[in-house]
Amino acid sequence: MDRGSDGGKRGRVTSIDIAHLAGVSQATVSRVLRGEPRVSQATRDKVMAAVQELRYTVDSRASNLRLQRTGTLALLLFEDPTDDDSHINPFFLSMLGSITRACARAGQDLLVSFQQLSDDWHADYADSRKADGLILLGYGDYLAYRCKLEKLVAQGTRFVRWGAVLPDQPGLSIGCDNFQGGRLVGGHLVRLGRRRVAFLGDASQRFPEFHDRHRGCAAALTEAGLSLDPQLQVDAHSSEESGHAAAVELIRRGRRFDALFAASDLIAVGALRALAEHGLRVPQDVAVAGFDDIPAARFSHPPLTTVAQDTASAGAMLVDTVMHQVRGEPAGSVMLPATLRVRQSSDPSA
Amino acid sequence: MDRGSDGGKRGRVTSIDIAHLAGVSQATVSRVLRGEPRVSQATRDKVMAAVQELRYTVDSRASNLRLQRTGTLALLLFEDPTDDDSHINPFFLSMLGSITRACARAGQDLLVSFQQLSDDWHADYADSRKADGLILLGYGDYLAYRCKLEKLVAQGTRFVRWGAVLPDQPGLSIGCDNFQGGRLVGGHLVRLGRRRVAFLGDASQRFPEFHDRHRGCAAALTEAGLSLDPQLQVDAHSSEESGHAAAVELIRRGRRFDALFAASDLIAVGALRALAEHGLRVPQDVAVAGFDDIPAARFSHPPLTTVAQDTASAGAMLVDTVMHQVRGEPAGSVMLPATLRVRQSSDPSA
DNA sequence: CTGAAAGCGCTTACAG
DNA sequence: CTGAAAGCGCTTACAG
Repeated sequence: MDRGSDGGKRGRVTSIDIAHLAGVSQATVSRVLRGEPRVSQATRDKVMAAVQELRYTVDSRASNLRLQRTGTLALLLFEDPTDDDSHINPFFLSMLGSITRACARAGQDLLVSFQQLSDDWHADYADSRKADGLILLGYGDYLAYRCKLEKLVAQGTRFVRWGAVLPDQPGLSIGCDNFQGGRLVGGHLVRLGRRRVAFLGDASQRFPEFHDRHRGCAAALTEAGLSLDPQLQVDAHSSEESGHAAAVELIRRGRRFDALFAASDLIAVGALRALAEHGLRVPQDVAVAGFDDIPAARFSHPPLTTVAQDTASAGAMLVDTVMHQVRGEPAGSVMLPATLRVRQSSDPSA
Repeated sequence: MDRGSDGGKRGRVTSIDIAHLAGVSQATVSRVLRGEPRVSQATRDKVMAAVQELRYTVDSRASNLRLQRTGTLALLLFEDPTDDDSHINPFFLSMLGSITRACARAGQDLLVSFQQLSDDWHADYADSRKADGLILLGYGDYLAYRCKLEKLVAQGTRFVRWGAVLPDQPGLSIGCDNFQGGRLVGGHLVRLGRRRVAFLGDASQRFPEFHDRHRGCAAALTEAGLSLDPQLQVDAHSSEESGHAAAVELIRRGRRFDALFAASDLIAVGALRALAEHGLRVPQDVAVAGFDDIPAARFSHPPLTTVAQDTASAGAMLVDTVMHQVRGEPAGSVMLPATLRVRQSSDPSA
């Protein structure tokens, strides 16, 4: 094969080449490619023919540099430092798919990066102008990164966060209606005749999502004249190991319980293992429910009752929300509905 | 808060601002930032002080434009069109984490995109010069995309693929030693006294990874004077549903089997469900093994014996390999070792 | 309707 | 050791 169309040099065809071939100025090439209306049809045709012939496509870096924007969004996935490097919460990974697709639809590139809670997010992305806006994803100690959010706001960074929608938070959030989700679980357990519901997860303000799920569940119990026994609550963060440890601690306390609501599926899956090890049958002895509907929830034994968040719309909403901010349009926080998915860990007839 | 340091405008501080503040030319600012040796220490200090004060960071788009490169790598995740939109193979997601980290270490940005097998990968990324190199990730019909790989090679695109390392393939691959992995499983099953091993997965040349795993398992059996019964092989692609259907088909055939090797964990998890539905006990009646060691493998019932691929080094190798190509350095395909992880689906004492 | 020219923020020969 | 200048590939007032 001889030099051929590529001439040995990489990515070489520019708007100037097109201009030469079409016999117009480079400016005109740019105009037809951008779709400016006041270009004659004849010129337009000539240019497009040349574009086809040379398989030209505009260099988005140059275009963006000129336009003073980046044309890309950055997704910062941050995690608890306690988590193992290789074990990203599967829920976030499914969000990633949805966000990627939404970006493609919006004509934005997506830069993905895994952050430590300790990093300086703004410096990394906005300052070096690699992205017009940030999408923040991850559970973590809210108190610890709230100040980061405030800093981002103060710096004028455009961003949106996936997580609990709180009244006084800095910046915008898209999140699942965790309270409603918790309430669905609570109502479900009550309807099954369960009376003593344990809760696994840090229900403090530091984890607003868990906090809301806990509150929702408590509300459902209260409506039924019951209540969540604080003795049946054990802290856990979102991992299988932590869930296992929490369930072991719960059993150790020796207080009776006939249902267990785990703040996340990962916690639930760990709890399931602990219950089995202690000879407790699910759902006969203990009905179990989680939250997130990760893929593994369908494969656990027994399949896990859980609350599904609408990840498909979540991705689209996140991208829309940052883009609105980037374009200076008004935007607000949004709460997405949660859906109960009943499986055999709570209801044998499911 | 008044205009303060940001002046209301976004990302405004440039090397010119630094030059003014430091009392040098803009060229000099660039020099110290790039670490050119022949700049006096005094100048260097002045510039760095200004950089600190204005919290300046170089605009990588402009830098890259000037340097005729992009400073970013693109990860193309492609999937079987048959797969549901939202269910990305968890194995690839764990690779994503590893690749992201490797990119960060290499100072490269990572553009992530989910592709259909039908898209024109080169046009999307290399032509529009959004990336210096491509990382291809995904199982799919090898025959269907082999021609795409050839096209990429012909176009001079730098890329590396995760997958089977084949002798005559276009371009470079990093992959797990699937043959060895299959052999480890085969040897393990033989040692457990299993004689009639079923295989779930498309073992044709169209899926080289599965093909090699199948061959490896067959080799181990042959060494023990046994063989893989073709009647006990059922096609399946990598999903829980497909694995379930394949196992049902296997059982329907009515041919005895005491072990089952699934070409991937997703298939294995589906098979586990089918076996349970048909009253077959694991591992007593059937020992089961998968491949990939996805997170769900630890949570399945019983926990799944499987083959772990070294995803951590895989990410680094993939990034290193494209970067070598980008810099015009020699690079080759690499096969990574596979590790057997014995769990209770094959060995109750595990 | 179209061209010549300036400029987005950098890097690097070319002089000195 | 450092500055003035050209240029990476675009977009868009400004003229005509």
